[in-house]
Amino acid sequence: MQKNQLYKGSLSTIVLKLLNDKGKMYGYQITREVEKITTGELVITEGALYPTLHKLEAKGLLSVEIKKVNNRPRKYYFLTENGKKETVNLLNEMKSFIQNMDVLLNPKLA
Amino acid sequence: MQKNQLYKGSLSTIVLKLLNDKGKMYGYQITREVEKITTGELVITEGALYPTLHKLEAKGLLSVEIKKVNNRPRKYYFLTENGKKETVNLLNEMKSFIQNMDVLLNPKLA
DNA sequence: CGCATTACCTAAGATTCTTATGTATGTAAT
DNA sequence: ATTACATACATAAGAATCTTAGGTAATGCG
Repeated sequence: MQKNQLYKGSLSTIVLKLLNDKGKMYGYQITREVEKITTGELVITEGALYPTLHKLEAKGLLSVEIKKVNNRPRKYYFLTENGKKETVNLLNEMKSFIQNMDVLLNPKLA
Repeated sequence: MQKNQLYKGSLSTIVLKLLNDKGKMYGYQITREVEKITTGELVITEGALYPTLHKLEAKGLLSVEIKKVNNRPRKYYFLTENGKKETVNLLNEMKSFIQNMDVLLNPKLA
């Protein structure tokens, strides 16, 4: 989702957390929201997002609700119960990752 | 380097930053040091590390110095000038990544 | 002597992403 | 009316990074 390889692996966490907070969103809306929140620093490509949404749905973490808006279908995604649990897990893993990066990259010069 | 996909993409940054601080290290030593610093939370596999060291060397970011210790060869790696510059860049990218994760995952509920 | 540790290495496969497309509708501008 | 951009979905080939599973070889300990 950028030239930056660091974002690799973080997309599911971002999507699940957004849905956790907003209730339900559709794919295109997620890309807009992430750009807005990060002031354009993180751009999620559709080639990354849609397969991820399908994967999360296949895993039973998301459910879908199709609505027709302006004569076009929108697929609204929302968390299942398992999705809510997994969101907590992934947020904890992210916290752990950032803490480990902190001790590695900002060592207390003993 | 774990079950956790989040670490994907961070290995080069970790290696360069370690070499930046310690001056020079050899591969096996890097794996020990990272485990020690993270109290065993992050284990760098050799299948990930050695190809990364070779890649960084091929890019001109690292140089090698082979020393024989206990009748066995050790390859000590150290930063080139370009390696020092790239370390700064990668640390800045990591900082930016963590900041973006912060605004995405810990929203100030407006 | 056998087994763990040290110390290097590679290769097949998995996962996640980029890049490049494709389809289709709505809307604003020329 | 046609061009162009935004909306909204989707897939597929290839790149990048890792895991898993090996391989080689010397040292050290019980």
